[in-house]
Amino acid sequence: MTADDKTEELLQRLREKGFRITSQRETVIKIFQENKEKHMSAEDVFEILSRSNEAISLATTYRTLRMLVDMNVLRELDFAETHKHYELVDEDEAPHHHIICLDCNHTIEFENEEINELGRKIAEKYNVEVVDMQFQIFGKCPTVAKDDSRKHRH
Amino acid sequence: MTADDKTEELLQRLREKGFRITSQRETVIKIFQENKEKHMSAEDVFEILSRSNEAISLATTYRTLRMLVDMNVLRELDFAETHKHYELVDEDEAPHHHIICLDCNHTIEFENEEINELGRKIAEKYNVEVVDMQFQIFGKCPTVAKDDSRKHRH
DNA sequence: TTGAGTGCAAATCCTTTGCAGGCGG
DNA sequence: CCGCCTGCAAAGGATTTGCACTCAA
Repeated sequence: MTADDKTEELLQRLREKGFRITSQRETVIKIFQENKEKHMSAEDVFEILSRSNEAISLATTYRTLRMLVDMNVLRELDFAETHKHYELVDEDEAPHHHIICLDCNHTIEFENEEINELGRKIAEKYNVEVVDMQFQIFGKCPTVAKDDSRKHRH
Repeated sequence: MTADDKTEELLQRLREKGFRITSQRETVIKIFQENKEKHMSAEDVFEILSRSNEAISLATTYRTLRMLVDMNVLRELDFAETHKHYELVDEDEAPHHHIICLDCNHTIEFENEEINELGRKIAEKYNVEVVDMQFQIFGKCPTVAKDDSRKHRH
């Protein structure tokens, strides 16, 4: 499926739920599809929009992100910072997890089916219906800790 | 070791690092020891203090929490809410993890050495020195979802 | 046409900070 | 007595909200 098909599919999902398709919503969804590997904050998204000629207000950025999280189009991530991060939900993929470097805030994404399976078993044991699972490893990425010039790049 | 011994041990640790032992700091540490199983927010701690006759300011509450986190006396927890939660670090114990009910905000604590071991291996693979690991399962706790009167009690 | 969506600014929530006075070591 | 800690109030960052206007359906 092409990126455009995927965008159309997501827009269709919003339509079915009775949401209107505005250029703002379309643009936000496209930004996430063009930045699949990133974990953007609301401010990040707003800045990308501001630099383009599709600028939308910060308030609408926040409203759109919230709506997309509720629609399960985006996943909200907590990296022990003061703001949240967002990433596209890929329903074909298993949940993935993150290593967060406390020195440079760089994140490494990883998948591990054993962890997912353990999580599902534990939830089952406690009779909890799983909505999302997030395994975060907070640590120090040695390269960065020793070389400040690499900060925020990696 | 009694709770008092433990308090004394923690205070001693602060002393060694050159921090002064004030009644405010002593009280905050005691509150966490009397609420080992809870995951209190700054506001929670402040309220407990306000109801007692050991009231301290909200600013000092925040300053004390930050200091205790830096000292590794407390662990900061992210439950996908707007505020943070805190719990006592027990260095004799393996890291534990949480199930968070999205309906009632109730949290279930669990330990799972397999998960800890997997986390350590993954960190090693990426050459990351682990500072903390948190596995969160977000879901719906069925009992609560069906019976509002149980909210926040369980 | 009409009400959901938007932009703007103000408000809110949580947390941090500047400063003057207080108290632990 | 020195300088770290505190309380207070003000500031700060992230996010939400009220309101009047706009535009998708």
